[in-house]
Amino acid sequence: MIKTTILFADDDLDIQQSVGLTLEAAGFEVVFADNGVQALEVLRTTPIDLAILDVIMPRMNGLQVCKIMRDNSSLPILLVTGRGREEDVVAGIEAGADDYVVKPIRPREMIARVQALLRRSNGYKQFSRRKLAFDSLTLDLDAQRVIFREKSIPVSPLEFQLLKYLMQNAGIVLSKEDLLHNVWGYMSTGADMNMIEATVRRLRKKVELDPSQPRYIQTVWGTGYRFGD
Amino acid sequence: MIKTTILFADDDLDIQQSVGLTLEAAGFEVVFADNGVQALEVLRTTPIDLAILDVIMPRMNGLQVCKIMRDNSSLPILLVTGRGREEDVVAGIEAGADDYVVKPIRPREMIARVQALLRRSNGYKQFSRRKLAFDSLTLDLDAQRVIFREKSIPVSPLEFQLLKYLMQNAGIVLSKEDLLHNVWGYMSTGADMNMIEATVRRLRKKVELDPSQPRYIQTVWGTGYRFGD
DNA sequence: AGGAAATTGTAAATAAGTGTAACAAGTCAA
DNA sequence: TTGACTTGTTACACTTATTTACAATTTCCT
Repeated sequence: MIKTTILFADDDLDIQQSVGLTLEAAGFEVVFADNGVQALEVLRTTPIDLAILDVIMPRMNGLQVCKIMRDNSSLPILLVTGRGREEDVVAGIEAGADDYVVKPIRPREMIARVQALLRRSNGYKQFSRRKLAFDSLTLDLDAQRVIFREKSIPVSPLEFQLLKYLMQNAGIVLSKEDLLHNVWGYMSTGADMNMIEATVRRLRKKVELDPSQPRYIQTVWGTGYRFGD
Repeated sequence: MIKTTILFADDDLDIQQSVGLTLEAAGFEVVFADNGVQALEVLRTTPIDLAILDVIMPRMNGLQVCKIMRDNSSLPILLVTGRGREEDVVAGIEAGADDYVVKPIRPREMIARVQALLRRSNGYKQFSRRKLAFDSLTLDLDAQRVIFREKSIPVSPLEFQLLKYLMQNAGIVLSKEDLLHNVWGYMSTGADMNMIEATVRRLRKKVELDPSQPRYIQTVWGTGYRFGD
């Protein structure tokens, strides 16, 4: 696993030291800068994933660095300062910062905020392409489609919901009442049971090689259905 | 222009009133909830762009709402609370929140933080991709042009917006409500749904080799559309 | 400002999905 | 093995979504 690199720019060497240790303890690679110009230099020459900038720095302040970076980059930026007046915070964020924390720095809060920024700027990739797979049958939840033996199979919305629910509970038996409640969304009335069977049949026709010898959607006599073995 | 919709959940009606006015003055559409359960209900039924949740609420607290949302959504979430101890902030962010502010709420800071979150969650698309390309279809975002098989295709502004949004979310299904909210910019009224169909059709006529067998803009019956194969 | 052309919204027509019913086939227990 | 019961199959009617065609609106040019 490659480490995430953070630039920490602050002219106070004691703070550099302590915050640096905190960040490293949390598993980050840390690069330091003592002033604004140096910070820009580092940002130009090193691949940085996130920048923490003190507002008050020699040569060029954090706000200016932030603005310059924002002209051509979407790098996550966290501003730090001793000044916590509302207009300071607003000015910082309007300069393009993603977050603004007031000194004294609280280590665990800082780490948490850094991680929040990182997961946001990484675009919540964990949400893209959620999939359910079993054997040669794959359900792509975001694309809402079923892939069976490398081929995309068109299924209706209801069929998709049913298959999804079955696959989410693979291996365990689901009663008719359960399916009715969780897929159709209403309580059992007894007469509607056949509609489940009809839908199961339509689904089997599409995703089973031999619908009368189902490999995926199995009948559990007297109870309901089970996905898989 | 499309208004951004914010959910503001707080059980204190005075705060609802004052923060609501602030947000509206900043040009946002605001939807309210008095408790956690109601907040989840709104989030399920209304297209919301960002949620501001009070931590202390009846029925279900903000942290719980936040965690539940994070199971299947990357919605930007800002937590608000009276408690500002470090462990409270850390707990909030670890529950999946993007930012955490302590009461009393400072209006301009709140607006600034909301805007920072929105520009981040919109992905700074201007930096990452000035062009969107897929196969022999390219979208030039600066020139507002569509290039299909080396040739420039004239598309209407609405068609361009739609194609852009589809391509930015290539591979995942976008519901009608989602498209209506993000491309047209207003809430679903049911009757307006087929204007999406109409626009899709016009777009297909232009960028698909065989509009009845679309390669790019695919229909997901009962749900919406998906870009890509 | 007036008219033509392009764009967008609306309504009717078409297609697809779902629920119901009637019957066939399979399963279990006496 | 038979009878009661559960499940599978098929066809059809009904509902809902999507496409198509048309009308209204807006935009652009002279």
